[in-house]
This record gives sequence, C-alpha cells and structure tokens, in this order.
Amino acid sequence: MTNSCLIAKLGRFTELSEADKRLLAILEEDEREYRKDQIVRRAGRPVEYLFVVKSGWLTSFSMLEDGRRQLLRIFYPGDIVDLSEIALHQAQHDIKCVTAAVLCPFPKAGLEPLFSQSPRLTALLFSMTVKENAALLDRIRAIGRLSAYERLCYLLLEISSRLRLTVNGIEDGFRLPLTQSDIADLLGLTNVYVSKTMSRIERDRLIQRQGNRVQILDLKRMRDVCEYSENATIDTSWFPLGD
Amino acid sequence: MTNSCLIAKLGRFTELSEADKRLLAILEEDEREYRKDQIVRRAGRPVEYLFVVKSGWLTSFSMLEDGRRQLLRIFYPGDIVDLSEIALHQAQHDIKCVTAAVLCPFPKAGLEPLFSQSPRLTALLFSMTVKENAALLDRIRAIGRLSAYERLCYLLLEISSRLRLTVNGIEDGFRLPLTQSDIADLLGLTNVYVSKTMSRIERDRLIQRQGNRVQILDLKRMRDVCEYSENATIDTSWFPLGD
DNA sequence: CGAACAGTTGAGGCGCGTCAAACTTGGTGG
DNA sequence: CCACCAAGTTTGACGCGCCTCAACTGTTCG
Repeated sequence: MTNSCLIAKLGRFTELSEADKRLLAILEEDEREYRKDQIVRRAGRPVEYLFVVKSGWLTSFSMLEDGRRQLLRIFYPGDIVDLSEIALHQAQHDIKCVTAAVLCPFPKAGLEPLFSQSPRLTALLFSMTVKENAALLDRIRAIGRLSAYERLCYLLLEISSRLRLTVNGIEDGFRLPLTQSDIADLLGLTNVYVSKTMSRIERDRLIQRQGNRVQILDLKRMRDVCEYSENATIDTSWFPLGD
Repeated sequence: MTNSCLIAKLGRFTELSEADKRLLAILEEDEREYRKDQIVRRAGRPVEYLFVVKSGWLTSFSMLEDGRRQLLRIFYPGDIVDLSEIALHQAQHDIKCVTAAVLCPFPKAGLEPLFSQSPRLTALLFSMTVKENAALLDRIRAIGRLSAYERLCYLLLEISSRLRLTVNGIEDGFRLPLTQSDIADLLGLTNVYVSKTMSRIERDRLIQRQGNRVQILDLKRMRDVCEYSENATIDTSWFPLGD
C-alpha cells in the first residue's frame, strides 16, 4: 500500500482518508508482468478485468481492415486500464504494451465498494475520467487543425505534462519509448513525416534528442507554437465530504 | 418532471427509481431560452453553472489565434452541458447554440446530492461520461486515419445514432442544422471539400438530401465504408443496487 | 427587391503521403 | 569485446488528397 501507484497519482489532486487509501490498495493486490509488445486485451472481448498500471507504458489503438492504425491513448503508471471501457459490454480497442510493464488486474466488480462506500473517491475517479476527456478533446483539436509541426510540439508537451504527475524532475529530459511510427499513429501522420518534422523542431532549438531521450529546451515557445496550455489541477470544491 | 429530457435519456439505459427521478428533476427546474448562434459560455470563464439541454443543438469548439476552428462536441436534448468541465476550474472551450435552444441551468453543486445520495445515478452519470469518451475516441480515429469521404459517412452515422436516443423514427431522414463549415470544423476539413464530398456520397446513393434534411439510404454500406459500429447499450451489471 | 448567408463548382497549389534506399542503434550470441 | 542482425530512423524523389481562392448560384428574410 505504501508504494501504490494509484494512491500516488490520485493523492496529487486531493487529500485521501485512510479508508479511501485502503479501498484503493485492494485494487493493486494482484500483480502480473507483461513483455514489451504483449497484447493485454483484444477488441471485441468482454471486459472482465481492469488493470492498474504499476510500471511501463501501454497504448490502446484501433486497426482498420487495410492496415491503417490509430493510437488512441497512452497509459502511464498510476492509470487504470481501461476505466473507459467499464461502461461497455465489449472492449472497443486493442491494448498492448509499449514497454515491458507490470499490471495489477482486478475484476470490474472491484470498483463497486468504491462507488458505494466513498462518494469522495467516486467523485475523484469521475474527475479523472473527465480530465482524460479534456485531453482527448485537445488531441482532436491537434489532429483536426494543427500542422504536423504543431502537432508534434503539442504531443511532446502533453506527454511531459502527464509524466510530471508521477515522475519527478523531467526538466533534464525524459525517455520516450514510442517509435516514430507510434507517434505518427497517435497524430494522424506517417513515420517518415514525423522523422522529418522532428528534425526541424530540433533544428529550431525547441527540443534536443539523443537516443530516445527528449529534452524540451524552450517550453514557452513550444506552447506558443501549438497554443497548448496544460491545466494540471482539478476543481474539488464540489466533492462530497470525506467520511 | 414528466417531460424531463434527462430522465427520458437516462431511462433508456437503466431502470430509475422514483427517488432517482426526483433527484434528476431538480436539475431541470429552471429554464432559459437561447437564440441561434448565442454564446452560452466563453473559454476561460469559471464553470459555475451546468445546463441540461431541453431542446436545440449546441456545440463546443476551440479557436486558434489565426482563426482556425475545431468543433469538439455536439450537445443534443437530454445532454448535460458540459459535464466534462465539472472537474476543471475554468471552461476550456467556447459553447454556442447551433439552433435556438432551451437550457436548464443549475449550479455545479447541484450534482452533489446526486453523488452523495444515489450511487446508482452516480454510476450512470459515470457511464454516460465514459460513453462520451468512447465517442471521442471514434472521432480521433476518424480524423486521424479516415479519408474525407469516410469521415463524412462516419459523422452522419454518429449523428443518426445519437438522435435515435431521444428521437423516434429517423428512418425517413433527419434534420441536420449544421452548416457545411460546421461539419468541416468537426472533421478537420474545409467547407468546400465537404460540399464536394457530400455530393459524391449522394451520387453514390448512400444518402439523399433535400434542404438540410438527410436520409441514409444504405446503412450497411455506410458502415462498411468507415468501419464504424455503434454500440448503444451500456453494461449496468457492475452498478450498485438502487436504494 | 436586395442583402446576407449557405452551398456549389472549377482552377491551381501545397503539405503530407508513398516508395525506396541508406544509415544508425541496440540487443544478442559467439 | 566484437560481429551481426533486426528494428528504427533518416533522406530524397515524386505523387495525390485536400486546401485556397474565387466566382457563381440558390435561399431566406427583412
């Protein structure tokens, strides 16, 4: 319980009571290791288990018959995979590991005590979903209306902002385990054009790369390029009181 | 309460107790009329009120400094505008009326009794948010990886599927109050190309148009074109029991 | 009747895709 | 510790889908 990823992430947004922490810790009792590229769940299968991400990056994606692929979401440590499918009978998307990962599976019904015993945790989970929602809207804006150059700046900002929730000190850069094909499929581009555009961004001294490490050199200019402002905090004023 | 839009929509997914219905009806006590094109809320403003849509279509959108615009969401009768902003301090997007509309404003805190008194309604609202989330993922796939022709087929299917939730008998077509510029801004295209592509879709006898009414002629082929399958039902098996 | 707005149509251009061939990197086994 | 291979990245030539600009055609409503 002391090293629960969920508690670590959720605790950033609001004070958690001991009871709440216990409810969350139950979700991480089990633990399973996954290899890089391993499929965690296939689209069309019933959603029986959800997973807390303990370590590693995962992604959900959608394939078209002719091979086109769209990456939909990245899951980081502290996320619940896939909270968004809980309301559906069948999984809509494939989910696979971008890196080796450790996941904590729990049955869908495992959320029930949380909903019935802690209105405050419920509101928090609700807020997390809503926040994710806001992130999806940002991506729609990016894919729909930004140029490739702008989209890449946006993605790097989004990733670094998300990493800041669970990782400390990324000012000197962070490891980016996504391939350029992954990045292309996240943003509606091709790997070739991602490569060319990343080089331009680096030449413009907005970022610096070595291997798969990326460092953002000029945060302000990056933000201006894609008109992206992250808002990390959530409004907890409407939350029911803790018990 | 008898003509509550919320109850009408939510009741399609699960049985509502009388107590639940009362909780929902409170949200629609107030009522206000809006003109076509009227701004309901500006980005950057604090989110104090949410709205139940009683009639009309609204949209949320994001503007870039140079005038580019991305429509993010369409709100139909029975929706809550903008449930997704509840977790944030400031509104992220502008919201305006596509048609004349009647909205029921209620303060953000108005949801509190619902969260604290009815775990079942909470789970339902949560599911609605999650379902909306799934719809956003579909749009990301469409904008990121589908051609203009495929995107338009997708959008028409999505709209007709959403309308089926509150309107009966759209088999003989439905009114589409969006301009082609709106449609373009929803899908990351331009009004000119939407016009040309819509004509192609009509020439291919997938749809038929007159004025702003649209009728889908060949549902199966439409679905095949964009590989889109709607899933209307939600899984309520994990819901806490009603009181 | 005319202004304002939405839709249509055509000509030409550009951003990003496609294809293909080098080059770099990191992991693996001898 | 080096040699090797597979996977990922880079680079260049060329093409296409969608954009831009612009003129024209309804259509609605004072």
